[in-house]
Formats: sequence, C-alpha cells, structure tokens
Amino acid sequence: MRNRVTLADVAKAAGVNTSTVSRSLNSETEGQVSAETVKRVRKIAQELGYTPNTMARGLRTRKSMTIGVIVPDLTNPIFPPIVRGVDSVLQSRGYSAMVVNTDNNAAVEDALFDSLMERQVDGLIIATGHTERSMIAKYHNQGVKAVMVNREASGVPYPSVIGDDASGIASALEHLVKLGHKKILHLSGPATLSTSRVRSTAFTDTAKRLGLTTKIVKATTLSVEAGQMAMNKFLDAHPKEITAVVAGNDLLALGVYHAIRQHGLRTPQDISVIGFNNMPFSEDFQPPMTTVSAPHFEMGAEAARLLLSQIQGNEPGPRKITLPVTLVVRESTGPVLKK
Amino acid sequence: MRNRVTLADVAKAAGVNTSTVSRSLNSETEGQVSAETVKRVRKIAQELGYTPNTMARGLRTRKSMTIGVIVPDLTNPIFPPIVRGVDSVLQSRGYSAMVVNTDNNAAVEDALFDSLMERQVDGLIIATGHTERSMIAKYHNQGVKAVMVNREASGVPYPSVIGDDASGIASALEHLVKLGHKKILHLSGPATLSTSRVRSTAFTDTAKRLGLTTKIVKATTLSVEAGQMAMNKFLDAHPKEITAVVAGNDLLALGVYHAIRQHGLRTPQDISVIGFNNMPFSEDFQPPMTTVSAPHFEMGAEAARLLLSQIQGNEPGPRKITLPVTLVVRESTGPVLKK
DNA sequence: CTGAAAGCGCTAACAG
DNA sequence: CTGTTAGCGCTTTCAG
Repeated sequence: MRNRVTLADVAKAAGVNTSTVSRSLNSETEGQVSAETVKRVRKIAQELGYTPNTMARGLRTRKSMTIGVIVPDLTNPIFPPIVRGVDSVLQSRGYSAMVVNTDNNAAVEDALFDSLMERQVDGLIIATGHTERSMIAKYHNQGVKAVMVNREASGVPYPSVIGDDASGIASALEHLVKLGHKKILHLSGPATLSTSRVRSTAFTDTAKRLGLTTKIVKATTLSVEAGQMAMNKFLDAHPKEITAVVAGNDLLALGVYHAIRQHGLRTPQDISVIGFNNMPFSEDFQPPMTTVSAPHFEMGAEAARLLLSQIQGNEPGPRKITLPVTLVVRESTGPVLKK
Repeated sequence: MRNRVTLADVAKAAGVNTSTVSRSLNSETEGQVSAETVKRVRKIAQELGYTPNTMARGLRTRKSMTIGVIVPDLTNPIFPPIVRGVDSVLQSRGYSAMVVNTDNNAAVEDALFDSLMERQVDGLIIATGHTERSMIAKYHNQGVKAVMVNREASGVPYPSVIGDDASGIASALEHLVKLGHKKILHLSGPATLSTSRVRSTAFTDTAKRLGLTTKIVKATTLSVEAGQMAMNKFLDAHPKEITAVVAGNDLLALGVYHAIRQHGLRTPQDISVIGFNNMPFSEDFQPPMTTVSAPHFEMGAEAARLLLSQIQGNEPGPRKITLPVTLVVRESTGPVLKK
C-alpha cells in the first residue's frame, strides 16, 4: 500500500542526486540550489506524486513533528475545544497532535506516556488535572518538553495555561449575593484535582470576604452522577439549609439539577445553581445554566504556542499564563424567594 | 531531549548483537532466542530504560502503527464517542489514532489527507459525511485502506459502519402517529451528507406508508444555527401547519427548540420535536429531547476492527455493517392537543 | 551550486 | 540459537 515514490525516484527522473532533491524540496535549503534546478525538481516531484516519508525524515532529524496531547476523556465536553485550539496552532506550523485519553487512571496514563515516547513526540500538552506529581517529575526527568493546560502549575517544572478560576468563583458568589443569597453550598470536585482545589479555596476566601454562611461538599469525580449523588445526600441530610449552590463544574451542576428535581424542588426558585466552564450546550439545559465561561479553545492554542516556543529552544521556566473568565448569567440563578 | 538508549546500547551491555536484542524484545520473535537470553536482555533493557523508536521501526517495517481518523469537527458531540470507540480497539492492538478535523472544508481535508499520508498511516477511518466521491476515489487509487463510519457506503469501495437510520426514522414517525400527529415536518440536513439523504428518504417512505401529510425543509448545515434559521423561516411562512418535526439530528432539533420558542410556542404542547443521535446531554435539554439513539462508541470500535482486519490482509470488499438504533422517548414529544 | 557518503535505529534475510 | 550484513528514506556534512 501507499506511496512508492521516494526521493531517489525523483532524483533519477531529474537526473540529479537525492541530496539536491532534498534541498530543492525543503524551503529552508532551497537557497542552496539554483532556482532553475529547484523549479525543475519540484515539477518532477509533483508529477511523480512524491510524498515525503515523515518517519524517514524524523529518524534523521530526530524530530517527529508530532505533539502528544494527554486528556482525561475526550467525551468530557471541555476537552474538544481545547484540543481544537491546540490543533489550530500546531497545524499552521506543520505539527500534528496525537490525542490520548487516560480516563483518570494512572496506570493507563503511564502506558500512554510510554507509547507517546516511543512515537518520539516532540513535546506534550497535559490536560489531566490529577496527574501525580511523580508522573510530572518522570516526564521532566526524561527531558520531555511539556506545557500544562487547565491545571495549576505550582511546584511543577512546566509552564501552564489556566483560566482565572478564583476570579470566576468570586463573580459567581457576588452574583448570588446580589440576588440575596446568604447560605450557599459549594459542591466541589475531588481534591486530587488542582482545579477543584483552586476553586474550593477561592470559594472559601470569597465567602469569608462577603460574610456568607457556607458549606462545602466534595463529589468523588467530576461527573453528573457524582454530582447528583453528593447533592442528593446533602439534601437528604440538610433540607432547606441553603438557597444556592456553586458547583465545581458544569457536569456537577447538572447533577445538582437532577438531585434538586428528585427532591421535588425547582431551579432557580428553590435553589439557584451555578456551574463552571460554560460547556457547549449549557445554554440549552433545563434551565439554561448560569456558569463561568472559560476560554478553552484559546487555552489550548496558547498552550501549543508555549510548547512550540519551548521546542524551538526558548527556555520557558515555570511560567503561568492566566486567561480571563466571565460569568454568563442565564436562568439557573434567581432571587431568593421569601417563604 | 529524550531517550538516548538504543538497541545498540542494550546489545553492548548484554554482550550480544542488536538483532538478538531485537528478537528478544519482540514477542513474535522471542521464540528464536533462548529463554535465558531473552530474560537477560529484557532485564538489561529495562534497567537501561530502553524505549523502542517507532520511527526507525516503522521505516524498516513499512508500518507506522498509526491510523488516521478524519472527522468534520471534534466539537460536534457525536464524534468524541466515535473516536473513543476507535481508540479502544486500536489501543489494545498496539495502534494509535491520529485525529484530524476537516471543518467540512474540502481543501482542508485534502491537506490533512496528505499530511496523514506523509505520516505513513496504516489506514484511515473516515467519519466525514460529505466527503466528495472524488476524494474517496483518490484515497482508494493510492491503495489506502479505509473504513467509513456514520456514512453511507453505496458505490464506494470501502466498507462502512452505520446506524440503522431508516429504522430510526420509522420508529420516530410511528411514535408521533401514536401520539396523534398527522402533519409532520422533516427538517433535513444538507443533501450533500449521505446521512441526511438516507434519513430524508426514510422519512418520505415511512410517511407515505403511514399516510401522513408531510413537508420537508433543508438546513444548510448540521448546526443549531442552521436549524434555527430554517425553522424560523418555516414558521414564519406556515404557522400552525404542522404539529411535529423530525429533525435530521439533535443539533438541528435544538435549533428547532429555539425557533419554536422565538415564535412564542412551546415544545411539546404546540409542536413535538424529535432529534437524531441521542448526543450527550440531550436528556438535559429543555425539554429533555426525544431522539433516536445511535451506538456511536460501538460504531467507532467496529470500524476500527474492520480496518485492522483489512490491514492484516483480509480482503474486505465493500461490506456494510448496520448497527441497530433505538428511539429514546423523553419530553419533547407529546400528544396532539385539540384547539 | 551539486554530488558522494554516511548514518539516524531498527528488522530481516542469510549464514553459521 | 545467534551474529553479519543490508537497507528502509531521508538529511547532512564534506568535497569539489
């Protein structure tokens, strides 16, 4: 199967050496060849349908021109935009992305990492929130270039691109306060995720500043099911104790919707709900979700830019890029109703 | 950066030839080496942290162990499950997927295809519905192995894996008829997409069989916006002409929701709506969407299986695999209300 | 400006 | 059972 046309074929047809063909076809070296020859060689290559063999080239140049992108699960709607953002800058620079899913499983991640290394990826974009510190260390020890996205970077040797979660949580709480809410629950994601920790901390800090009465409940994973379960449990134990919940992400918030409904309550009349991420279609939920919008596509693009610059030799240092987020007010939040 | 340990390093450390190391490390050839040597070599490879170089191997074996997956847009929620399905079987067989997005742009697709060829992918999984016949021909002429997924295969030299769209549309219409609907609109996707055509035809056939009064309107793309626009236009021109709409997919159906709301009408009280795909979170829409559920993950997995079998030399022939779909009844459909 | 030659890391005959 | 020898297709000195 596939392309049998090699440099040698083109060389023979053009009556020149393979090195001349190579130089003619590569824009960085075509200056070393007479314009005339370049033109002729290119024409012949075209006619013959020559396609460079990336593996052969990579073997020689020690570059694969591919970037590994590690996500927990592509099925989680925040990742496709990130991946597409990554892709948008990679593609324009001749790179390709190889996306892998860890399903939040350390063993899987380990195997996937090895697989990416075997494929000689030139760098990594890591979007798994819970990556073990040790895993990151392993990457770094092996001299792997990487950038983290949607993940806190503290104490880690790689640059990272994140949304301004703290400010997002703050505006969520301020919005609720304006609506008259004073007793607010935070349904947090698991503490193993850096984003969960950041949002939790921001919640606590802002609530204190605003003088609110708060509760924090942790969900076991960032999923609708976990959110629903945790919220059901909370409502069972503390009915009518809160008037609003700020969820760790939209999936959790959706779980909260379900739990609220299961308890015969309504959103937002009985309990207001705010999500995080503004994932696709959150405007179409029932009710349309008030949520903090993070620029996922741009985060991916920025991460890719950072990585490429690192690959080109620019020492990065553990830089941290924070992109602004905005609260999108829809219909899952409303004023506190008097009883 | 990266792994400097090569076969030669391991060979030297073990006091054997590189070929012995190669044979020892590869499960298919380890039988050619004494068990003792295998054990020793593997141990040393392990200690040295040897990682095979896929590019070197691929150059030699003429296999990249990577599969190109061509989708229109990863951001469309039906594709992540397909990709994960593909991945699930690829991974277990040592292959990796390289996913690219065409954005339904022929020029982009062309460039992406070239890029995949340069990367020496061993095969293609094509999930773009509108791929030009000529593009497919190009693939085939180049001896590229491929399987199509979620796309009709007629007249095309590749096997394909699709959902049983016709039966899905039929059950949708039967469901509506049971609810008393007689005047039904089909909001179809663009005719350039094979799935749109199949569903359209099925709609017409079934409606005739059921003796229904129908209309068909075409949206320009499979998007919420296009669906909304087309439906708005229809409602402007023909208010109260229909009591239900069967949309070409969930995105279109969502657009229909919006248009219905914009016209001050309600779903399902004024107009019932049925989508297609049962995309993630369609149960959380407002209202929860009645839709035809297609087994996307399994479709991807099956496509990967077919492709791998083809790569292993099993002549495929233009086979077509149809997976069953099921109507999921939720709250966007209801009985016709008397005026 | 162009050719010759070497070699990236690996596997696959071919010998022994 | 193991070593020798090529060579996959390409880029890159090094000569000229």
